[in-house]
Amino acid sequence: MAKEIKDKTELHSHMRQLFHDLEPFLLAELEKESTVWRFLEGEQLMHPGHYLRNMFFITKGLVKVYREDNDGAEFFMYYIKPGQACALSIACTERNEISTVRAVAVEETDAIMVSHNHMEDWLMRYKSWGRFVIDTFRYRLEEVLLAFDNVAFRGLDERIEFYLKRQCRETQSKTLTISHQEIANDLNTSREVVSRLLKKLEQHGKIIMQRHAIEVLEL
Amino acid sequence: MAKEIKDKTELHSHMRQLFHDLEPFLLAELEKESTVWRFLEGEQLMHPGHYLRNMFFITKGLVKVYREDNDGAEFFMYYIKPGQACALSIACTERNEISTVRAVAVEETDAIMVSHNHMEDWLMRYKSWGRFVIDTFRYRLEEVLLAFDNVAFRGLDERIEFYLKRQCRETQSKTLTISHQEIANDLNTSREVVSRLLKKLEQHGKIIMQRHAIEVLEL
DNA sequence: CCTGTACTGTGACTAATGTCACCGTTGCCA
DNA sequence: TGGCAACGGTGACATTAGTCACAGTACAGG
Repeated sequence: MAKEIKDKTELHSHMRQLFHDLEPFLLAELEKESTVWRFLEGEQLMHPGHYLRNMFFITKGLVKVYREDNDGAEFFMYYIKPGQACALSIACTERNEISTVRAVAVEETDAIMVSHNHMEDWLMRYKSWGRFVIDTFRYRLEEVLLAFDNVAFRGLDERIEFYLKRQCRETQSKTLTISHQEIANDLNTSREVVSRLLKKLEQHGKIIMQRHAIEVLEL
Repeated sequence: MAKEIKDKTELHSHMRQLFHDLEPFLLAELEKESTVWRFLEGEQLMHPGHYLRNMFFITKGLVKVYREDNDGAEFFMYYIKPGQACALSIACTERNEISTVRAVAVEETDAIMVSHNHMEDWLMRYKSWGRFVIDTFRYRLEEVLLAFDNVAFRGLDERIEFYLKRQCRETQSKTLTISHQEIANDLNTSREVVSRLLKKLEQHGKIIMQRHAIEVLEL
């Protein structure tokens, strides 16, 4: 399970870099009043039904957020990156509600936890905090809308292209080490279909397939 | 086009009913500092590319919010009802961004417009305002996620059922006066498909079809 | 009463996607 | 080194959804 990190020296330097929009006094309070937890690869920060007590944002690592339906099918929606907060964690802590998504660390991730009380308190004392909260919501709302667009308006072929491009962006690389099965899981479809459509992309000269890897040519 | 309503006496009584969670001082400021606009049936409150100067919420009427893609296809997402604000209008005014959705009044609607400056100012002066803003985001995020669920996890047949149930809820009635074409537009599909699936629902005893109307039996 | 228009029904066809069965390859490790 | 597990390829088939063509019905307005 995730471990609490007591030593906040590393945190201190990260914070100054990532949250330069926040007032210095707020940053100081943030460092003092929050707790930091380290999640290992594969550990969950939230899951459906999870009762949230704290809002969080991450300073290190990468988190994948999934939407699930009742039958266990899941759909990847977006990443949370260092410097970003989880809008749904703010939403849930505000009214003591349970999570409706799953958030999984895809690499070692440090998350700062802030209690509901501080969240509200800072809203009235720091202008930059209000902006940060609203920006967080705005950004995630747009991301969910983009995810909506994909399933509502585009076919699987386009969605796979979109997915590959995003992976390239996130990993800063044109060669993705990912299996067809993983792609199928993230897009809530089957491996066979992914294989077929990837082959089409290869025939169109957009990618080159290797075992356990996909080289993306055309961004 | 929409008309500004200068006489705020009607507004006054509506506000006290709808926004009982807001502090009295805030309500007073809200009435003083905002402008009220009346939109007739079919008029648009926002549309893609629209540069938003004010956040708004509505005190009377009903607004339908659509997501569109580049080819003009559109997809109904949710309603804004009296007492509710538009999360996307808050998001856009915060950073002076353009709208990415279309919002249409489906009946005569009164909307209160609040400038970006007041929005931020009140955040620091009224606790209830912060709650209201966050609640607005939380509610809409959930609604968009529900819309996402529908297209991501359910077939058209289930989505039509969901759609009919929602219409019943909104209109407080079990007999919907709506054409197949309208349903098809809202769900981004074609009339023929809607007709076929409605017939299936009728055969399953869930609805009774009349000309220009659908009677929903099973909620 | 005639006519145009909106609404609805239906069959035939196509495209996209999901599912099943089965096979070959690769690489790990007991 | 033999076998197992994960990965990837492929054909056959079913289902779902979109498209086209056309026909019938109700209704409003001239």
